[in-house]
Order: sequence, then C-alpha cells, then structure tokens
Amino acid sequence: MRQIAPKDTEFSRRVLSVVRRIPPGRVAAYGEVATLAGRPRAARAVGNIMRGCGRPDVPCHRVIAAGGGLGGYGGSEMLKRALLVAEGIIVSGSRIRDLGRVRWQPRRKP
DNA sequence: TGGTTGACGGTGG
DNA sequence: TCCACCGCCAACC
Repeated sequence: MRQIAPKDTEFSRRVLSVVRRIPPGRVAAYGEVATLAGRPRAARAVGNIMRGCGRPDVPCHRVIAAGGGLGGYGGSEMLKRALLVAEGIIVSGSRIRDLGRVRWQPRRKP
C-alpha cells in the first residue's frame, strides 16, 4: 500500500489550483489539467496527485479521463458519477455522454 | 540513484 | 464499440 502523500511542489500545487478553478456543471480531463499546469504530457502525474488530493477545496470529481471516462474516485467510481449527475452532467454508466457540452473551457481568447 | 507504480492519452486491431 | 500496447511524467520505496 503506497503512501498517499503528494509533495507540495510547484507542479502539484499548480494542478490543484487548476482543478479548483473548475466551475460546477463542468468537467476537465486529466490531460487538460496537465496542460494548464504546464505539462501537457503529465496526465498520469495529475492522476497521481489527484489520488492524494483529500482536499474539499479541490473538486477532483470534476476531473475525468479523456473520452468521457470517469477514471476513479478513491475506489468509489459510483460516487464520482453521482456527484457529476448531481451537477447536471448527463452520465451513462461510467461514461459522460454530453462531454462536448460540459467540457470546461478555462479561457477563450477574444 | 534506480526501479516500479498509477484516478492517463492516443493509436491500432 | 471494446480490448491491448506504447509512451510520458511525477511520486514512492
């Protein structure tokens, strides 16, 4: 059983900051968060940090896998699905159907 | 210092 | 549409 203690490094803190910015009713993929954190290829690393988020400030349940997969949630994948549905996101089984609609867009250049 | 793991992403069959 | 393989990055032992 590996220790779940994310290091308070720049990267981890940046990732948490990005996830914290995700508004309700919207979701972001690990790769998206990684890109916003400055590491477009660190999707796995983001998952590692999410694994030990343990912070109510960080809506880790709004972070999903690319393609609409929910990914995981401390072992209770069903809980994550319920949280997303409660926010108005349509989820079918373990897959988000209106992914292109709930996809969080951090900023758009005018 | 090096090797392994993991809440991933993308492509191919 | 679903399953499998490879590649990338950070944390843990």
